Amino acid sequence: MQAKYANVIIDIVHSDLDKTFQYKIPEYLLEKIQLGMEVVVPFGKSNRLIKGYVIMITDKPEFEITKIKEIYEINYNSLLIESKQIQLAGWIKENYGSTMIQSLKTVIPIKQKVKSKEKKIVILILQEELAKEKLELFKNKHYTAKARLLEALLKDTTVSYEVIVKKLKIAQSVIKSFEQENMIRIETESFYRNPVKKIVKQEKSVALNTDQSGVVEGIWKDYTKGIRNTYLIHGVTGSGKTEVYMELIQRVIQEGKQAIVLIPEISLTFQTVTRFYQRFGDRVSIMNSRLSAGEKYDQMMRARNNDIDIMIGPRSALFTPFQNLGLIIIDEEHESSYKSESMPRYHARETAIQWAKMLHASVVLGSATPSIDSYYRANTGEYVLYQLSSRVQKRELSKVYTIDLREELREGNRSILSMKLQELIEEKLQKQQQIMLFINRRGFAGFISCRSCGHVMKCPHCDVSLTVHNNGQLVCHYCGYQEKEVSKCPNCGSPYIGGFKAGTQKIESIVKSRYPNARILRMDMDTTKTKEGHERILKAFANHEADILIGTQMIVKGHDFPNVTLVGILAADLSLHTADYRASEKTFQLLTQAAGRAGRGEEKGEVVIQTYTPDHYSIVAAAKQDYKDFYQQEILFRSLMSYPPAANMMVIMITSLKYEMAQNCADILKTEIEQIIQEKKEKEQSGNMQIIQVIGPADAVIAKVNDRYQKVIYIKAEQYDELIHIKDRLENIVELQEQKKSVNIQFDFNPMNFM
DNA sequence: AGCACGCCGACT
DNA sequence: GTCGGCGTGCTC
Repeated sequence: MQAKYANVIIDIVHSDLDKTFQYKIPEYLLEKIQLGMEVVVPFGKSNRLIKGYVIMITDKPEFEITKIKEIYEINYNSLLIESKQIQLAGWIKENYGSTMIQSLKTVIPIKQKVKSKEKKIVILILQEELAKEKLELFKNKHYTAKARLLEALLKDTTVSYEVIVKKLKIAQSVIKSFEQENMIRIETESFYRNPVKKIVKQEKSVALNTDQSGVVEGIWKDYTKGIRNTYLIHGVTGSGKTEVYMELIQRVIQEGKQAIVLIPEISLTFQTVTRFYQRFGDRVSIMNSRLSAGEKYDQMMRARNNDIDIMIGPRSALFTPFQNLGLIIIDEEHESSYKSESMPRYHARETAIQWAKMLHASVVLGSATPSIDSYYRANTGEYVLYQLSSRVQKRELSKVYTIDLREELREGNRSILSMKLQELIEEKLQKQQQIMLFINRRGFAGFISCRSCGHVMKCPHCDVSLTVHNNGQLVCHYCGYQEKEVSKCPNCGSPYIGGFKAGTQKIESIVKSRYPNARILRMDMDTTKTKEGHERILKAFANHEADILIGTQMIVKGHDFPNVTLVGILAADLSLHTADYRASEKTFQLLTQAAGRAGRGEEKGEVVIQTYTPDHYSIVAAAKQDYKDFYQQEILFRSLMSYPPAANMMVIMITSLKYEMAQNCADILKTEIEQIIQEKKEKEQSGNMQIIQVIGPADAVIAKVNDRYQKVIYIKAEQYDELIHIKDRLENIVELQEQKKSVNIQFDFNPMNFM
């Protein structure tokens, strides 16, 4: 038997997570040691014994073998949350392809170097006269550092540790000697800041309707029986999912457990949060991107110390270290922001389910337009499905008009606004009601092209179309590259070069000239760049400071505007023709959500969907607001093409500064993958052979980002495990490659956005 | 974070 | 010479 080694991380919170230390596992512990366990190891020259956590078990020593010490002992009682978190990090690493360090950094909150909200302070406890005597003594003995410190302490009996170390330039050894002589006391003062203040808990229990309480009781029956499961609530807009969540949370808390609520960052609005505060008071905490790293850490620690019971936040809030987690809720479960776009590329839904399994908790997913993945799993019995089909206030569904833009053109209307839409806008303006115009800008951003040779102005670094801005500059939305607008085609010299179609700015100016008296607000990347821009625009619109709101995706999520009676979707197809197997799903979701924005008040809403493909099933189903119809057609397409959830998919992205390098590496990987599949075939006999498809290598959709060339290989397989197996094998091979420094390889499982 | 090592000034 | 403060760098 080969010797085994454990990579140990010393005192998680304090040290840099990048540093792991390797220890030999003594033979008698080989059977017992597990990932995440707390161990005691000898450390430093004096071999003082300190606590650490096992983050990896391996048989290759990565350090000079003679210098590796042995693990002293295992602490079996430590079933601390940290050890579970390390196990979860291990799972993430294995299932999404990343390094252990990267996974750990996502899972475990790291204390920041800049401890903004936690302060160590030094207090003088020696009597003043005695201290003055000592000061004289130090001065006589030329103990300059000691004298400096004591002088400072005499002036101000409490001084922060940071000031002493940084400004007075005093070593820790001096402070320690002071402490040993009982001259000073060191205290750590940690005060957490509560991001939302002064909200009074109002003991108001909402009466649930029969639909809602049916869901609650169903889930609760399982819970009290000790059954933990994953539940999907398919609830139409306005069916009151939040009340269901809150009731479940209430009950879980009464059992002495805690709950995590995940919401997409964009819908983390003041209104949502307020509702939770009103019901649960200061036992709730929120996380959002506006909190600094230190503040986020504070919130995590409040959870660990049992100061709170509920954490609300985006994807990363999943890793709140509650001691006794009972329930994880994922609202708007279909949102693509639940999938991380950086390493490790984990999906919060899948990770939440794994985490819940490890901690014996339940997961509740909710959406008006569930992801095809989740609905599929609910149909196969992996999740338990609940429907909330009646609207709480019994409002009628909006009236939807589908407009064929090709016909409009045939009738001579070249405007971006169809006749019907123009007519309705006028009507609503007269009635003093509000209008939302929605443009899906994805893959289409007012680019410049030559009408003579077809040349498109592109970013020289990123290979994406440049966008025209009002200031006459062409801008790259990926890297920020800018150049002056051209008057002649750089390719053929033709003067017929110019803007093609329009982004939000263009539409704004069209609408402005068409309806000069209407007050217009625009919401897109540009206008929401500032910190509070997003919230400010929505607030202004809610207060009826504008009649028309023009915007991209971000206007259709969350937010209720009771006075909006008309929603115009200017070009529904734009998201339909992207190189992405989820294009139809995304289109359906966007259209349904956009349509759901109309008629949230007294008056019935109207929706105009403008499209070049009125017969496409995602548009037809969205117009009918019929989720099941859409699902049935879409799942057919997915199974036919072996796309998730019918199968699983792994993307390997290879990037390099040199095109040949990327190309070369991609070819090597492809050959390797084919060999792995071949081996598999031979081993498994023809009987129950799984089909594994390899596509590529090809240039990525965006072939070049920041001067790095990108190559992709797609692999489809029925079983996720097969893909993991291939990934593991490839990782081993990449380790051995010489050129690995100049080529970067990343894996992405069941990707959300195609690169 | 904490310990030891080694430099250097001060006192014997 | 030697004692001891003070800063630096390393810990598998």
